[in-house]
Amino acid sequence: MPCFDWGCTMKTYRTHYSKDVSAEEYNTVITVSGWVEDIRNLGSIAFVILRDRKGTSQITVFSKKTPELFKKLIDLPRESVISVQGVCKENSKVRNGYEIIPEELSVLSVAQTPLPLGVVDKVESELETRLDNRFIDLRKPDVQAIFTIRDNVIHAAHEYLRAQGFIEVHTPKIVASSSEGGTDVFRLKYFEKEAFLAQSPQLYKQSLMATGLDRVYEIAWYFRAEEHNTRRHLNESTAVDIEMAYIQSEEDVMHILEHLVHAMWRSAGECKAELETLGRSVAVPKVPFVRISYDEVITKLKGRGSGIIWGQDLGSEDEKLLGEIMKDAGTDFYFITRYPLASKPFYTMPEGGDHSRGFDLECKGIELASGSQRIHNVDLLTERMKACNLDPAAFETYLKAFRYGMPPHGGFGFGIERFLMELLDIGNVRECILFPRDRTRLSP
RNA sequence: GCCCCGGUAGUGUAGUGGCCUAUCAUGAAGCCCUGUCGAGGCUUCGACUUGGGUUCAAAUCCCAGCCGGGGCGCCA
Repeated sequence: MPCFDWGCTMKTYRTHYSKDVSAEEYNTVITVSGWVEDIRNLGSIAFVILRDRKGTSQITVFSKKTPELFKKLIDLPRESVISVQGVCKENSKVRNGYEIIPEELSVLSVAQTPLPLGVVDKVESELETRLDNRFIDLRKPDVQAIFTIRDNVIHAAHEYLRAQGFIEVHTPKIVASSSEGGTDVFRLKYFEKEAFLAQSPQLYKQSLMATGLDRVYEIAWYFRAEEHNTRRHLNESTAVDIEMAYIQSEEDVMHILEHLVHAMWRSAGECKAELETLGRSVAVPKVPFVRISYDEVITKLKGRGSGIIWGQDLGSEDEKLLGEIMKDAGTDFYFITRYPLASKPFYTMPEGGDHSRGFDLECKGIELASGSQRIHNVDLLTERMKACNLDPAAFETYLKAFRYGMPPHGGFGFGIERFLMELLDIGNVRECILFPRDRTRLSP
């Protein structure tokens, strides 16, 4: 099958991707383009492996029949970009069943040597080296597969949320109010004023609940100036954020979240070729996910010897232990509900005395998302701000949205890189984003 | 913010005071080879993070810097 319908007869660099050649094309002239992955020169016959987006094809060239083409091809440095037109011949000796006998060759770009990073070398490079040369690193099929899957799951998120009546919004990333709590923010100069990079769309998406849009989602970047150096933190990351109005309780929000995760997980499962490249399989989780209250969590953890006391946040060890407990109970995914009010942000709806309507979604001991029913009463909201040592005056533009009619609402934030890390069992979150920003990395 | 660890050719490594003119692989350059597919064979090239110090002698030990990794805290 030809790769694109160009709608005209113009000469093109590519009539087929390597994977799209089938018996139909045998003994016809095709054009392929891509990177020279390898050249195996046997003297008077040479095999050039050409890599494109979908795989590789073999170009077989003979020194006696086509001496000029032979010389031109075998002298190319690896990773040069070429376009080859030639006859596609069936050949069972070749892995994908065919080879191309070239008639015309255009050298589109000659690669410098040596490469800073081998694409198909027999030695693995360190993540540091790979990220420094990400454009080459991304030529590796397994690295590329992560981003194809990423594209698929994000697409699935859009589809699911739209089907549920959510509309996509884009809120400012340069913001005036300082921290909504929880994390350090990047400061920047905004003409004569001080501004910050958004740590989340929280305040804006809540404000939108006062508009009648009712259900909004945003898939965007956010920025956190934490000086951590771990394999699961980024200073610039992406998230799926939603906010929905007229909810009865946080249960409505959790319902959307679990179905969203389910839809994304399922769409990843459909990326068969990429999963095979990565050597992974994904087991689509069953919905609904298990709900376990914070109080039950504490009881269970204590029962397994943890020294945690009520009111504390779960540390890494406790989260891991809980992951094991839940796995023994037959589930990787679980909501921790009814968190202590004190450990959740100011906008979280209180429940009873010390509890809240805040929840986290965890997967195997890693926090994937957190959300809650929010406070929609402005007096309570102001009171909670003060209790969290925040100055209501600094949040006046946010509070204003609550004074003129604000329905009950809730939402969540869901980290995309963390999700991919869990989904594909990747050891370092930096692998899940094209150009990671971490404690020390600002380029590329 | 606290704590731990590391830095050797383009890439990845061996080397814990003298046997280092630094190992091996991969790579690059060149030659041989008509069916390779981790091709094979031969030749060549290429490195001790920086600055001090200890010592007869430092890749190796000490101090400082630079660069990096990871754990905790916090979080997505």
